[in-house]
Amino acid sequence: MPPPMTLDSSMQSVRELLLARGALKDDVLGVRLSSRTDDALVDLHTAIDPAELEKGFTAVTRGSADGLEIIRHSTAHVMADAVQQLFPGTKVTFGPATENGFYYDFDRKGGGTFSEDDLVAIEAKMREIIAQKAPFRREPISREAAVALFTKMGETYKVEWMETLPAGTDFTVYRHGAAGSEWVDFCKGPHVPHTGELGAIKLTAVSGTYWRGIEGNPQLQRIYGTAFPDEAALKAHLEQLEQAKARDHRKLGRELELFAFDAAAPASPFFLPRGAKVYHRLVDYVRDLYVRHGYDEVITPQIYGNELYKKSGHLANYRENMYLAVTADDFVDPAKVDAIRAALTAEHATEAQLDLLAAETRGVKPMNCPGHAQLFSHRKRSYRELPFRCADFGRLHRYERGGVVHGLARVRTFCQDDAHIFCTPAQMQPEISAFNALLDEAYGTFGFTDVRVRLATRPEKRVGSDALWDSAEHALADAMRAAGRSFTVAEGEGAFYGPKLEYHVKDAIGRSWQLGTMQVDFNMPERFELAYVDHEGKDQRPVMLHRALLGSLERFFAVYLEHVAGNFPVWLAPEQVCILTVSEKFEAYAREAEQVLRLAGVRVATDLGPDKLGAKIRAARQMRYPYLAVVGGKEAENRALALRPGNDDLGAIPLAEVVQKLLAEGVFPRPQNS
RNA sequence: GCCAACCUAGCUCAGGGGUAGAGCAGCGGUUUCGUAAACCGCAGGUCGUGGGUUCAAAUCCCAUGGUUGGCUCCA
Repeated sequence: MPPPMTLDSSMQSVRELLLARGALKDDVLGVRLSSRTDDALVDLHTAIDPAELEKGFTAVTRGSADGLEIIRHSTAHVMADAVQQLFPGTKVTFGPATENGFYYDFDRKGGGTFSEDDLVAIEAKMREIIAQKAPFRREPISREAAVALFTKMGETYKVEWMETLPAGTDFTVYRHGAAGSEWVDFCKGPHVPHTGELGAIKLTAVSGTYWRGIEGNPQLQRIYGTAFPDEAALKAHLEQLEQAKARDHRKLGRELELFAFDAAAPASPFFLPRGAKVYHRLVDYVRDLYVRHGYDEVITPQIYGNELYKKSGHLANYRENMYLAVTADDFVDPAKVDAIRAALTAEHATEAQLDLLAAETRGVKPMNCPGHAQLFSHRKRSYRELPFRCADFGRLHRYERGGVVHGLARVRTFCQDDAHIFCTPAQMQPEISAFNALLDEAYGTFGFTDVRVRLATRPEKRVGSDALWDSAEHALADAMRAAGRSFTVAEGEGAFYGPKLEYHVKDAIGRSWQLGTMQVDFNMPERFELAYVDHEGKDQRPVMLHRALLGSLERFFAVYLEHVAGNFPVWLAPEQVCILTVSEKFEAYAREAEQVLRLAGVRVATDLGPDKLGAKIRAARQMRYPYLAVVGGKEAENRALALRPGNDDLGAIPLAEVVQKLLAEGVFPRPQNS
C-alpha cells in the first residue's frame, strides 16, 4: 500500500467539521457545498478547507436524491468487491449510480460471462460484506502512485482510464473492508461512511456491453442492481415495476385485441380491427388539426429508384437501415448482382459503388423527406405559395437490428404524422411558433401536460455555413422564448443538416418519451436545388422544416396506451359503448338499440350471450369500454339504456338521448374557440 | 449484431428422461338471471423449428427462428 499523501494542515474531513458544529446526524451521508458549482456533492470522508463549509452547505441525508446516489454508488463498490472475491481475476472498469440503481462493468477472466445463478451468489456475498459494517476510506493519491498500484493489481482498464485524464486531475482511491483485506477502487466518490449503511439491495440483470460503450472494444459483462435507503423503499420500487408491467402496451395490446405480432414479419405489427379503429381515429384527429392549421396532405410513392436516395444522402449514410425492393429481372446478370452486393455491404461505399446502386436498385422509403423535396421541385414554385406545409402519413420501413426492436415502440414498419414545411428564411420563426401552438393543443388533448424541450445544436460534422446555423438555432430558441417555454440545450446533438427541437413528455407513471420534433434543414433544399421565385422574379432557396407531432404513430399508440392503461377516451375508443343484456329475452331490443346507435355513427359492441349480467359486466370492464349499456325489461319497455360509465351508474336514459350524448362526446377534441 | 434468459392449447402457466396437464377463453347443453366470474359436458398441443445423445427426449446437447431485459449514464 503506498503511503497516503500528506494533507494540507488546514484541511479537515467533513465528518470532523460537522461533528464540531453538532450537525452530524445519524442519517447524514455528506454535504452539498454552496461554494462549489460542480462536484458540489462531498461525502464525510473528504477533507476540505473549513472556510468552504462556512460559505454554506446542505446536509445530504440518506433519504434525499443525493443520498440515494451515494448509497447506490457505494453498493456498486460492494458488488465489485463481491464479484472479485467470487471470481478471482475479474477486472473492474466503471461502476456508476444510475437513475434507477447502479451497474458495474467487468471483464471476467477468460472472457467468461455471468449467469443469473451467479447473481444470487454475488448478492449473498454482498450481504456478507454489508454485515461487516466495514468503513469506507478515502485516500488522495498521486497519479504515479495510482498508476503503479493499479498496474500491480492488474487493473488494466483503470490504468488506461487514468492515462486519459488531463494533467492536474486530483486522483483519489476509495477502500472498504477490514484492514489487510481491503477492496480498493480508483474512484472520486462520494461514498457512505461504512458498508452497514447499505442493505436494501437487489441485483436485477446481467448484460453485455463494450468497454467505454464503443462497439469493437473488448466485450464486458455489466451487472445491474438497485439499492435503496431501506427495505420499504426497495419494495415500493419493485411494486412500481410490477405496475408498469401491468400496463405494458404489449400485454394490453394482446388482451384488448388491438394488435399482434407474428414471426412471419418480425417487429412489424398487425393492427387487429379494434386497434385499427384507434389508429385511424388518431390519424383523423391529426388531419382535423391539419385542416385548421393550414397543412396540405399528400400521398407519395413507397418505392423509389435509388437515384433519389443518392441525392438525399440516404444511400451513403442510411443504407444499412433500408430495405431494397427487388424483382426477378434484377437477377439475370450474376456479375451485376455481385457488384451490387459488394456496394451494399461496403462500410464506406465508393462514389462509383453509390452510382451503381443508384442506377440499378430501388429502395423502400425509410423517410418522407426525399419524396417531398422531389414533389416540391415538380414545378416552378412562387413565394406566394409559401409556407407550403406538406403532410404525409406514408408508411415507412426501416431495418432495425434484432436487439433494439420493442413492441410497438420500436418497429420496422410504421408511419409518422410527418410534414415538411417549405418556407422562406423569414418564415422559419413564425412557423416554429405556430408548430408549438399546434403541439400544445395536441399534447393537451392526450393529457401530456409535462412537456420538456431540448434544443440539439450544431454537431461537429455538419453542412452549411456558421451564419446559417446561427440563424437556425436562433429561430428555434427565439420561438421557444416567444412562447414562454423553457428548454435545455443538448450541445452538438443536432442532425448533420440542422439543429432540432425534441419534445419529451412524461407519462402517467413518470416515464419520459420523445414524441415530437422540429428540425431546420438547409441541406436537403441544397441537394435537391429547390427554388421558389421571389417577388422580384429571382430564384431563392427555401428552407425545409422537418417536423412530427406525435412522431411515429405506432410508438405514440404504445406510449398513449400505457399512459391511459388501456382506458381510451370516448372519442378514441374502438367501441364507445357495449350493450349487455340482462337475459337473452331482451336480445331483440338490444339488437334494435345497437342498430340505432350504429346508424347514428356510434361505435358499438354487444354481449347478448347467456351469461349472467355480473359476468358480462366483468368481461366488458376488462375490455375497457368507456360506457356499458344494460338492457333489461325496464329498458326494453321504455326504449332506454341503463348507462354505466366506468364504475358509475347513470340509470336508464332514453335511447335517443344516449345517441346524442355519445355523438357529442365522440367528436375530436378542439379548443373552445375553434 | 453482441450479452443473458425465455418459447408447452387462443391467453396465463404447471410438468425438467418413461403414455402431454390446469384455469380462463372457445364450442354444445341446462339455467333466463338487474350490475365485477351460474352449472354440466366437449373440443383444442407433432411442447418454436431442425439435428444429435438415449431402449426412451417437452425434459439433456448443438444449431436455427422468434421473444424478453440490457448494450446512453463514465474513475
